[in-house]
Amino acid sequence: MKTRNAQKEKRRREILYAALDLFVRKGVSDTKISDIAEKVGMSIGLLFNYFESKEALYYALLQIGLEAAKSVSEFPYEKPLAFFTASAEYIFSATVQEPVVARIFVLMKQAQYSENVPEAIRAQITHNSGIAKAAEIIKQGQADGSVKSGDPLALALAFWLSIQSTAEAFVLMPDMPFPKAEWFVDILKNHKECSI
Amino acid sequence: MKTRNAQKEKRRREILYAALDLFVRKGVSDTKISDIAEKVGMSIGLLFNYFESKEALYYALLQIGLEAAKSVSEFPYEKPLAFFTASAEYIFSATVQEPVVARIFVLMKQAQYSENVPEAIRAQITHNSGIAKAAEIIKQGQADGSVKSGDPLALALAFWLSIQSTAEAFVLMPDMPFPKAEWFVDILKNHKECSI
DNA sequence: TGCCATTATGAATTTAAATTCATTGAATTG
DNA sequence: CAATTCAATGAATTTAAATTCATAATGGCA
Repeated sequence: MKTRNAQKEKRRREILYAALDLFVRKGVSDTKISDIAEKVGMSIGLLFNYFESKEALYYALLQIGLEAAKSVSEFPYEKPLAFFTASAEYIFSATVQEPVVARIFVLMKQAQYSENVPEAIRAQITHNSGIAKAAEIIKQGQADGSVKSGDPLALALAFWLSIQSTAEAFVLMPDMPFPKAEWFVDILKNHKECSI
Repeated sequence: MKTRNAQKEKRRREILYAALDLFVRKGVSDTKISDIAEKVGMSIGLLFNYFESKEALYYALLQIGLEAAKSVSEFPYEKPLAFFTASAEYIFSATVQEPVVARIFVLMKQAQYSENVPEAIRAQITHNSGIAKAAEIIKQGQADGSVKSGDPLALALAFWLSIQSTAEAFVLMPDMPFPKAEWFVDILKNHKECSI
């Protein structure tokens, strides 16, 4: 009895992982249920014993992503720039070392902009993307002179979009040479007093 | 007679623009022929007098994108960093001022990674994305000390991915505060001699 | 004006993928 | 070891979207 439940859980996870890989690589709409079933090695019909629809399977993944993001979003930091360095390094190391983390990250990014995802979910993703918090920290950095001047929200976006797109690219082209996290922090850093 | 041909060309272009907007915003697969027809204000059937299939319409757009990219890719420049500043500024100003340019840019980026696009087309896109050329210029910059050290290809990717994702974000969220082109050049710039 | 050729329509057909279901096989329990 | 429940299959059904087609309206022109 215990065995059966455990087995079921395991199978469920296999489906989630297979779908995640395909969704991220081909897109949700271009992924057929039969693709997922084949990848897991199970019949099409059985897949519907685990998830009542393709949509439900997709939302289950988004839910996992939301949980994961919640637990991540709190980095303690001393100085403003250290926060961004730590964030970038955390995301990049997870991206390279944990394919699943990278894929979830990409899935969330894609969902955030997709008109097919309910607004409520998209809002949650946007909310705990931490852009607003980043903008706050940038303001602190501008006050103490460590961050360059400019619209804090625009700076936050520039930084996050760059990090996100790098992670996304890596998921799609795992052979690419990987950029260094600190390069992206230079987007924010105040280089005023430099001459070159 | 002349009138008719001109009219036909105009209609064709209307379809292309409508499809471009939808493809970029919702994705190709999630865009229905009926969405496009409705947006243009034409019956579904008539659309097939202009393009023999949804795929053909999509490829026509990619062709336009390839042409456009060819004409852009040559920026004259003095110093390595000036090349990147000019490129970023050109792309950003086009993005903000010419919605069509921005959308084509995003369409090409999406196609580049899509497994549904024939490899031959994807290779062309990758080819004239100019990443290889960028890496060359970065090497020059490293030689003269203006660009930081690190894998030139990784630096080129970091820069282009950041620029691309910013343009893409703007297409999807036109209200976002727009980052400054020069911020992204700081990804490449050698800041070694700075103390802050 | 009456005649083609072209533009236009939208209902009918085709196609492809999602979902259901009748049936079989395997494991668990009394 | 039968009985029962759950896992598993894949063919049949449903659904949604792409594509075709019979038919009507329109515009240029002899």
